[in-house]
Amino acid sequence: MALKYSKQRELIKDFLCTRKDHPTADIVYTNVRQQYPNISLGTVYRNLTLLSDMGEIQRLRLGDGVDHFDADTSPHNHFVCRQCGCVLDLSMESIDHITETAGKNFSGKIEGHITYFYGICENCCRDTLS
Amino acid sequence: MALKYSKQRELIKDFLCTRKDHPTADIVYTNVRQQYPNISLGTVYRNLTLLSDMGEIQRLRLGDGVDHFDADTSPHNHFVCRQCGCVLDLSMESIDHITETAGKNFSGKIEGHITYFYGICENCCRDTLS
DNA sequence: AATAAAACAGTAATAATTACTGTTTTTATT
DNA sequence: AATAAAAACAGTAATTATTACTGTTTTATT
Repeated sequence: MALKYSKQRELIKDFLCTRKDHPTADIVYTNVRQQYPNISLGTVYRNLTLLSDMGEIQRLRLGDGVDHFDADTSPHNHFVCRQCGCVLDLSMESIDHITETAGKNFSGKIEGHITYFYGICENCCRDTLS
Repeated sequence: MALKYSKQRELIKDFLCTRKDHPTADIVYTNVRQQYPNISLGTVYRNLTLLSDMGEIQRLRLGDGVDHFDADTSPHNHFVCRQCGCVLDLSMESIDHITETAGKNFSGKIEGHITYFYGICENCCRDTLS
């Protein structure tokens, strides 16, 4: 049960900290493999799950069928571009009041919400014009 | 290109209209098969996609790795029970103003949001007490 | 009735993820 | 420092949801 150190886990966490684009397990795998060539994909999945269970990283399910991971665990919202699929952090005021809105006519216990926004990112807006 | 009638599609739509629990493709398949024993799973998937592309039904991605389907296409929000996994409709005031909130400091174009709420449903609340 | 398009059943393929197995690493204890 | 148990690993196999393919059947139009 007790956690033991592993170089692989450290490299996974370190890599994730350098990125703001919310990479998938596979992208973590191909990148960490540059520094540590025989790391296995299973190890990447296991450690991403472990790190997110410990609350050191965040797992994002954005409806595209692939899990994304984020080293930034502070509360913030995400935007997904409908065109290029990129995932961006949004800097916006909290919308957590919607949890209360939802609870008004509900008999169970609402604990929270999952929200993400979609649309066209700045780059894709530009590309469409030209 | 033109749509042609199919008994299978009719049965899928009809079944979905009888249900308020947001079934998955597999549940649609096993149920419709009671009335139409040799319908194939591929047909169910194809028609669910077709119906949702036409806007006759709604596809829900709730982060549990399986798509759910809803014959109710009117705008409403969903609740997912963390314990039993059930999916319920919420009757609540609109929260679509969060799209504007998100757009305030954002350079791209925000078109909408995907939101669902999670917690413990009424039934599971009761079960936990006893 | 003839025909072209669409849909079908059944099966194979894909993609993301998890599970399994025998080996290696870590860490606490002698 | 040597030992030993627990944890983690690499590599592979299995699982699950979904999509793609193929030859046949159904629909709807001439």
